[in-house]
Amino acid sequence: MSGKNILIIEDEAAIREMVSFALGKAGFNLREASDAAEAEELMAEQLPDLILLDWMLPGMSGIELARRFKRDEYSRQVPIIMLTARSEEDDRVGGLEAGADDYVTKPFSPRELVARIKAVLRRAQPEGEGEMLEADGLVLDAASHRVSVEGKSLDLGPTEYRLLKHFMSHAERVFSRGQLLDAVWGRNSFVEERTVDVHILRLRKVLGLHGRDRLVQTVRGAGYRFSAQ
Amino acid sequence: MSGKNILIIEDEAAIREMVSFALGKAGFNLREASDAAEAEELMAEQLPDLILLDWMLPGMSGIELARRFKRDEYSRQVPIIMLTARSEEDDRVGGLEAGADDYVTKPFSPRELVARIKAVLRRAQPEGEGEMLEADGLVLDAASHRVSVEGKSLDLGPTEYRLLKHFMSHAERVFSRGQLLDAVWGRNSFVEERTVDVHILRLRKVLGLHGRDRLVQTVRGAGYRFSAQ
DNA sequence: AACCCATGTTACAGCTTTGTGACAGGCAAA
DNA sequence: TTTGCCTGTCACAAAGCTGTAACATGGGTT
Repeated sequence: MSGKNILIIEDEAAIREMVSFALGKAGFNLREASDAAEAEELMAEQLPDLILLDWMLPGMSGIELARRFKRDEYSRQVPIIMLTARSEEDDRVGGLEAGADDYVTKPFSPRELVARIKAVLRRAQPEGEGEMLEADGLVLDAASHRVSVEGKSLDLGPTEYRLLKHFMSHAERVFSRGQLLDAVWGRNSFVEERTVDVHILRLRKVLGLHGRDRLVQTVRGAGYRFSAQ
Repeated sequence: MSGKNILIIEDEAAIREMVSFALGKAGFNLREASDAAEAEELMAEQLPDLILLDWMLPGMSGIELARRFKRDEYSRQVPIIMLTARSEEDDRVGGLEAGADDYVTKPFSPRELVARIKAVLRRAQPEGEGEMLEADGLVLDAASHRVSVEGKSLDLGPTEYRLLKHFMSHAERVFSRGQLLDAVWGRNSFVEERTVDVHILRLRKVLGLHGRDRLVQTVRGAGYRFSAQ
């Protein structure tokens, strides 16, 4: 759990220092940015395992920055914890909407922050990187973002790809629509559960073109399951 | 998502009532305890799907109780949401450390509580390692929501599945129709007791296709029992 | 045997869940 | 800007499930 790379984007030096001290003691690796530009530079240099993002930043607001990160295919996988002042608490929904995975209210204790970070990292962990997944002749190569059957590659949209990847890395397991929303769309996306059905349909259509549509199964009253059976 | 069983452990009657009302309307099933002893009794009777636990309790503190639940092999899988007063906010870290999955600060709105509960329930699911039940060659895998005999999957409807799961996790025990309604249909369902008979029949039919119909036995005047004998 | 009552069975209308096609808006590439 | 892909939602269709009533069966009693 430790040794993880964390990026803090915060303009108040005092807070940066406090966090730096606390996280250092907890065994984390911290890089600091005081504004959006600096942050993007560091992001480009090396993707952190988690981002601590201040709500209010000079120039671009934290929420806007979060939205930008979550829009990008590469940086979207990095979990974000928003740092908000108590008076901004009511806006927290906006933060969650923008893609934040959690938020911490200032003033916060170092212990709380560390606990939150660990919790979020734990949740994010299961996403495997750069692996190869296979099931019934269907091959997913995470590194190249490609899925193929017998050498022929499938034409999947981004969401279908993520959905399939999630299914393939958790084969045999039933997921409710809500769980799929959490896992594939991200926590706190304000999307109708039925939207999942539609994407399941789209995914099945593509798989069907290669005779593999039965891989995605409906479990009535429970959700969906990916299985080679 | 509804029909879930929730246990609230809270000494203030006013809060219990408010929560009871809110959760009832959201389709949850609520049981109430006002102290630790009562809570443990209800826990022993039937494990809930989620626990709402007040921080301050007469006798044993909520945090201590949470720790106890999380220590027990049986009850550790149940997610806990702590209810804390604003003044106790600083201690929330302790709650998370004790094993709480989330916390809600009093005063809270019913909507927020319901949202939190749903979020935690969704999240909690994946944690529960695939529970496997077995009896006389009949295998039930909770993670994949699948029941099979000799590798062949049975085609069960949602209610049949839940009924069978309940039976298998309490083999040898006789349940009255009323108890089955409580456990499988939920405490506030308005369903005729004879409906149970019909579902027992349906379940038996499916089991019968695989030569296992004798597993569900009638105990005249008492109810039904699942037994490998 | 006649009867009572608990349980087994069947049929079905209504309801819930899921599948599907269409569509408007958003975003990015050209 | 235009074009083309992707997305999220709806509305409607299709499936599948559910609860009940009504009738059948069968064991146990008197």
